[in-house]
Amino acid sequence: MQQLKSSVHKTFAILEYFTPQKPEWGVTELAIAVGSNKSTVYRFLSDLCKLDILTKNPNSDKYALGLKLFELGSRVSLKSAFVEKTHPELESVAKDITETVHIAVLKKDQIFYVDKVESPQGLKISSQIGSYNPAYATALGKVLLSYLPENQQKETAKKLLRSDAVTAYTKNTITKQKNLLKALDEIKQNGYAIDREEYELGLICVAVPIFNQEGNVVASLSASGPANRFEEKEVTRYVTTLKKGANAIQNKIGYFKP
Amino acid sequence: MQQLKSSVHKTFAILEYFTPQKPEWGVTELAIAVGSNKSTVYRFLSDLCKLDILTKNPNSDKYALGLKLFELGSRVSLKSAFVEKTHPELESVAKDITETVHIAVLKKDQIFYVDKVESPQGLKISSQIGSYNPAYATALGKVLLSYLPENQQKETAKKLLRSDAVTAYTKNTITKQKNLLKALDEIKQNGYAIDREEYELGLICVAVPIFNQEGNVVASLSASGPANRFEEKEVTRYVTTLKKGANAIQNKIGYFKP
DNA sequence: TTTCACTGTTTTATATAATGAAACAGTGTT
DNA sequence: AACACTGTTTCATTATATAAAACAGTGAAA
Repeated sequence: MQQLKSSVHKTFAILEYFTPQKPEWGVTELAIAVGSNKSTVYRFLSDLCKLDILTKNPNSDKYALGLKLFELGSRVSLKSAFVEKTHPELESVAKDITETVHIAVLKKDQIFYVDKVESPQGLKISSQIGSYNPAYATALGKVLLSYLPENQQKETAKKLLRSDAVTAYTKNTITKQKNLLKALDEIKQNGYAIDREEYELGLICVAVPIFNQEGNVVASLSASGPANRFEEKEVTRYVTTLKKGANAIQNKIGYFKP
Repeated sequence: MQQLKSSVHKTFAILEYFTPQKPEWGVTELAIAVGSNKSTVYRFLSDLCKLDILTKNPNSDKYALGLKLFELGSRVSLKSAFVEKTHPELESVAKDITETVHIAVLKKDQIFYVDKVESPQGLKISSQIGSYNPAYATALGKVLLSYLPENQQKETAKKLLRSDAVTAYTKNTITKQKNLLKALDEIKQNGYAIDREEYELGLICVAVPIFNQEGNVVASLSASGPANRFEEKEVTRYVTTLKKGANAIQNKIGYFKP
C-alpha cells in the first residue's frame, strides 16, 4: 500500500480485495491484508460507503461491494454497446446448440468473459462474467490469438509460454511455444478452435472469431459442455451455428473495439 | 470539486460524469464541468486509465469507462446473489407474456433497475439496467412502496410528494400525497400495481412484489408494453404469470436484502 | 463480575501527496 | 506562419492523507 502513490490507486487496490471468493471484509483484516494502517483503511471504507460503492453489513460490521459500483459497471459502454446488442444472439445460439455459450475479448494475455447464456441442461459449465482465464488454454483464447497480427501474435505467444509462468492445467494443455503457434495456424485456416479438455478435465469447447467492420477480431464466441456428451460428429454443426451467430453479431457491433 | 475533501470522493465524482448520455470526455471539457484544474483532472483520468477503470480512445484522445469497472460491477454480490439466480425466471415470464420484464429494488425514493429481459416484439420499452426512476410514478415503485412498514411508507410518501420536487410526468401521474397513499392501500390489497401511462405516455406496466424468506419486500417484478396492445382483459393473466415468477424467485433468493 | 482480547471508530501532529499556474508539445485550421 | 485548440509535464505551495494512540463497544472466559 505504501508504495502506491496516488489515492486513486489505493482506492481501487482496496476494492480489488472484494472478490466473489471473499466478498466481505472487516477493517482490521483488510488493513492487515493490504499492509496498511487500520485507521487509514477505515477512512477509505467509510468514504466508499458514503458513496454506496461499498455497503456495510449492519450485523457483521463488515463491508461489501455496493449498488453504486453495480450501477457504474452497468454504464460501461462495453456493456451497452456490446452485451445489449449481442445477448439475443447468444441466446439463439445457446437454444440451438443446447450448451452454454460465451462471448469473450482478449485482454493482454487473458480472455475476459463479457457475457454468457447458460445451457438449459442440468450439467453445465460454471463461469463468472467479468472474470479472466488464460488465453492459451481455452478455445475462446486460441481463436483470439490466432487472428492477431503476426508480430503481435508471436510476441504474445512468446510471453505466454516462455517463462516459468506456464501452467499445464491438464495433460492436454499446450505448453510449448512451437505447438501453440502451430495450433494457432491451424485454427486460422479452419476458422474455429477446439479445446479438448485443455483447461479443465471433462470440458470441451468450440469457438469462432467475431470481427468488427474493419475486419479485426474483437471477440470470440464459444459453446462448451461436458466431454461425455460432446459428440465429435456434431462439431461441424456447432461451428456452423456459432458462425451464423458470430455473423449476426458482426452486423450489430459496427466498428466496436474492445 | 474543491469542496469535496477526500480523494475517494473526487475520484467517483469524476466517474459520475461518464453517463450513457455522455460516455466520452476530454480532459479540458471535464475539467470545466467539474470545476477543477485541467492538470488535476488529467492526473485523475491518467491514473484511472492505468487501472483500466477508464480507457482512452486513441483516435479522439477522449476517455470512457473501462473494462475494470465492468469487472468490479460484475462482482457486486447483488448481481451474483440476485441476477444470476433470477434471470432465468425473468426470461420465462417474458416468454410467456411476450412483453419486456423488469426486476427492480427500492433505493431511497427511487427504483433501481437490476435486470431486464426484453420483449421479443419489435416495439418495446427502452430502459437501462443500473439506472433509476421515480418510485411514485411507476408500477414497480408503487408496489415496493405499498409493502413498506407503515411509518416508513408515510415518511417516504411525504418526502416524495410534499416538496416542489414533484414532477407530473404525464396527466396521469399521481402528485397528491393523499391519492398516493390511497393507491398504495389498494395495491397492497390487490397484490399488484398498474401504471397506466403515469410515467410515460403510451406505456403501461403491471408489477408484483417479491418477498424474501423473512417476508419483507426486497424487489418487484414487472411486465411493460405499449398501451395500444395492452389488453385490459389480459391483466389478470399477466398478474398470474408475474406472481408465479415472483414466487419462483422468492424460493431462490433466501434471505437476500437489497 | 472482572478481565481479556478482539472488534470498529475518533483524534492528532506530522509527513506526504494533491494542487494549479505556467510552460510545453502536439494537432488541425485559417 | 500564426493561431487556437487539444493533451501533457513541471514544480513550488498548500492542503490532505497518514499512523499511533486513545477510545468505545462486544463477546468470551476465568
